[in-house]
Amino acid sequence: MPVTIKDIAKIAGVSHTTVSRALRGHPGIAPETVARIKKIAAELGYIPNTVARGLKTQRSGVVGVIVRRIVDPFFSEVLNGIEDTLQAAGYSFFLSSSNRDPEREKTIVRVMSERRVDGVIVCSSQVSEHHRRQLERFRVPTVLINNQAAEESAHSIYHDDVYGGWAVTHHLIELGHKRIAFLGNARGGRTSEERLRGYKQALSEAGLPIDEACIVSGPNGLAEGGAEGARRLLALPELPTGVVCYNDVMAIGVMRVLAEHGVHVPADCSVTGFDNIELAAYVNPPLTTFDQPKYELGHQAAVMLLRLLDGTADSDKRDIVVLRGELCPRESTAPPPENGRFVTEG
Amino acid sequence: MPVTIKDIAKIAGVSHTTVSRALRGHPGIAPETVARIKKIAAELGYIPNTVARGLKTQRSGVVGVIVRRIVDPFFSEVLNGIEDTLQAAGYSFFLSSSNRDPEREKTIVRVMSERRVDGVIVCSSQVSEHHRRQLERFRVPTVLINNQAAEESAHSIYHDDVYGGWAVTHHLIELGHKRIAFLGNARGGRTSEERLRGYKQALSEAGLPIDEACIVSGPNGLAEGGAEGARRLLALPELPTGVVCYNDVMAIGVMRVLAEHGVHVPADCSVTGFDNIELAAYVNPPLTTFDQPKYELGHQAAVMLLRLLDGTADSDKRDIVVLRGELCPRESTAPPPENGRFVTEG
DNA sequence: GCACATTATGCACACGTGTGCATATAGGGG
DNA sequence: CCCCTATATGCACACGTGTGCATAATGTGC
Repeated sequence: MPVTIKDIAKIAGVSHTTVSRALRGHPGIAPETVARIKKIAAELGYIPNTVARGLKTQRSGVVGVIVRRIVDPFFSEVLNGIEDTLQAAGYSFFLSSSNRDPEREKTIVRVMSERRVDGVIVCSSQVSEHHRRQLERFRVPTVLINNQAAEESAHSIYHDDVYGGWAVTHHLIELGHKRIAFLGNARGGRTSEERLRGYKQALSEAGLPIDEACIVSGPNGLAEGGAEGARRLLALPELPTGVVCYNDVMAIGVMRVLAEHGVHVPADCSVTGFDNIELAAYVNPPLTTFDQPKYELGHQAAVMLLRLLDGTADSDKRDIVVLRGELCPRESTAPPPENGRFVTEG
Repeated sequence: MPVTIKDIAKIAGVSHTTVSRALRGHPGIAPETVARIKKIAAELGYIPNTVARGLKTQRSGVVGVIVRRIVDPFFSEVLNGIEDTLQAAGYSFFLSSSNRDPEREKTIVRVMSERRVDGVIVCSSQVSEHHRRQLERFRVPTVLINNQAAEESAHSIYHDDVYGGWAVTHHLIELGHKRIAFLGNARGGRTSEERLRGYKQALSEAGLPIDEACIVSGPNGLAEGGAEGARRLLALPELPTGVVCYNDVMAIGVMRVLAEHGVHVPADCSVTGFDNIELAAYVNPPLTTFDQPKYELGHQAAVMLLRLLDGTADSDKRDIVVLRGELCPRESTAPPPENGRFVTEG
């Protein structure tokens, strides 16, 4: 029912070819003809059909964004960076969340292929090698953000988690802490491992022992997972004076459980987060964390994909970008308690 | 370059018409032919081109989702409900955020039209009447979630904010509070106004006076906006014993500023939020709030749109759904301090 | 053995746009 | 006045799929 270039052509008394060229700014059309056609198009409220154009040009102008979980303050900000950049370049995007469900992941890749997306950005989701290859078979350029095996992929972008883990741990050490726990995310994969590596590195550098009992994991990266991790720490004979958490949300869960057990943060125990989500500065106490360049991460991923799409970058040439965030000290960390440590009930 | 039904037709020795029918389950094709064609399709790794199909069938199978801000814990959960429902129905969606920028909003509506989305869901974003009408001109069914003027639109779904505002206020009153502040969101529009109405209603019912000095606004719905609002309350000669906040994020901002001024929550002052975001249960103290059916909101909006798309529902018939959440009491509220109130510095 | 119904398949066009090539028109130089 | 070039426009086909109608093949009843 909508207006097509043929409708315009009929009124203007020209062929639809001329209309197409006039509207697309093709050279070789008389200026007055162009003006006339544009006027008619405007009057009719013509809106070009990108779908039809895409069919002919073999480019949809759409990219797919796959994420593990939509409700995630870290990812939201990354997505924000992706969106701004893609929109400025005239691209739209499909958003899909895999929710760690392999079946759903399979569906997503299939649908994206069927809809002929020009490219894909996979964020923090371990899309299996199998599906990655399927996308490659369709020559769909893919950029991975913070994925599980960054090294294997030609185009990926991630943050320096080893450094981040080192930075927060080093911060606690400088404050005088000697017994520092690490609370990982059992489902965090590579990210969690690398933060742990940074943690160990900082301890080693400072000549502090690595106590495996102080390295625990929460079942997931949510507040609830942090709470569970905190309970494990409270079960230790002696509570560490500092806890390095996998992310801010878990840290907030940790602080909750500590508060419930009468442990004061930071007086009795310091807590650090990771990511610097919007709320980190506002929780009680404000969270010392590692500020990740979240928006930038999304922005750069989008830029990288756009380069692949317009041919500026070579699909076969490896391109791995590592961004480094920075420590963001706030009030959830302080020197350890002077007279001994907090004695747990257990 | 990808495999088309013509490629399959050539190999199978039939016309592309037969292939199309065989794959789509059209009746009148010999079962053995269907089997043979499906086998070849599978071997070649054929993936149907939804774009081409959409061109012919005039249905893209894509809907547009417009939101004000991506980084918003409330909206994330709504989006989650939308996504699950749309995906189960075989639809994909474009996500766009307007960021309150009229220019950007204009672009979004244009792009969605150009891409021929089958429908649009507008969430918490006051897409202007002008643009709404443009969508209507294209006969694009539109469902509005929690919009500014729900009454004017034929299809919308929102939550009962008057009741919510009443519920949290009533909760404070029952605890014994007599001087309760309301912290609105200057950019919250209708939503903020209705929560305020519920607040006033609860006070009136209890025979409590409405003190305009206790009704303030933050400049936005973020933690920072809440913080700013809290400073305004602290500037009052006497701090109210309870604060009803526009949403959870603002409430967290409020608690931050109160803590900085030595005001204990809930001992000196009770604070309530709104929405029940994931972190609400984990902040310190855990936030008493009004639990909104966020996922359900998104789910129902998607269902409503799907009904319009498959013709089950009539586009011209008004359909307005109101969901009602429920009070979610936690530890940020308690009876008011016994001996007088907290005296501010100012 | 012939008319007819039934089944299986193909032809040709359509969806809205883009593009290589041919063609029509105009202008200029000799 | 003719040839050549430059300019402006149209024709016809393409992109990948779906569909009404025609047609071929097969079976059925008499």
